[in-house]
Amino acid sequence: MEASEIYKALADIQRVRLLNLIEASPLCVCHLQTLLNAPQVKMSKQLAYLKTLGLVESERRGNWMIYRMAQPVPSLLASNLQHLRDGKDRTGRQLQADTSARTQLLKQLTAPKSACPEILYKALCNS
Amino acid sequence: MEASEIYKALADIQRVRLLNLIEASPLCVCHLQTLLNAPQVKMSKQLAYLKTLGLVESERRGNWMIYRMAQPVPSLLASNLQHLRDGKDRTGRQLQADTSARTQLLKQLTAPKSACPEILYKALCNS
DNA sequence: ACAGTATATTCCAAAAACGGAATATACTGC
DNA sequence: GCAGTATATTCCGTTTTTGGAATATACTGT
Repeated sequence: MEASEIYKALADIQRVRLLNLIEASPLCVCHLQTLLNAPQVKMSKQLAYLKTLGLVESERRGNWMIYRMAQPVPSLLASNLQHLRDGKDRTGRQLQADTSARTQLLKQLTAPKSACPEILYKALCNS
Repeated sequence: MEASEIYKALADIQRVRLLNLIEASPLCVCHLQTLLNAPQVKMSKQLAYLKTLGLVESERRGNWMIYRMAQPVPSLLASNLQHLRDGKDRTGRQLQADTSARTQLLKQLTAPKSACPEILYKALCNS
């Protein structure tokens, strides 16, 4: 894993947001799409890009693709995400807002009509 | 200064080496060229790129252009350079070797025939 | 088999980054 | 002014990245 690959991944605010969200716990594409309010194609392509860099992995569960960080997370990546989250600039606030929104979203998954049930996440956290 | 600009700068090993060298103290292009063993055009262009990103500044002294870090150095940039220097991987070893070579080179500047005299650096350090 | 949902891929064009060769600019010393 | 040195810029082709539209794939439920 070359450092430059990690920096390429971080050189785009949307990818930073994706990595920040996925790092906390695996997420499926539909939720990433909702949280970033981005078109499906773009989401799919950026995730594919992160995958070619070897930073994330995906696993299909039924209709849904769950993305997670590839293990081990390079320390360079983890420390940068941490630094960005701790920032008081626009990026920092964005990442903090994303994290809150993600928590909110996962709470709502207990609702019966949720499209992508939390069962998936629970199963993944235990596997 | 957007975080993504800093990551763009870091997404190339040669630019990382340039920033690592310049961070320690200002250097003129001819020395950067020697230390990185890179063609003049490439050096000039990458320095220009770093300049458009606002990460470095240049100052002419006679025939020579002295490059230095723009102040203040963003903490995101400084901490990444530190992290990379401390690494035991190829990048880390490269940066350490560059730093040693830079020290050696600056020592030789006391020699009478040096093309880009250390007087420039001393003057800059005091200004 | 069929309709629907979630996600990926292909096709296309635009923009950005990259690198080399040649040339231009800015300066020095004579 | 002229020759030489250090550095920057321009020209040009190649590669990478980016993004949208359309289409394809993989799966589910009936």
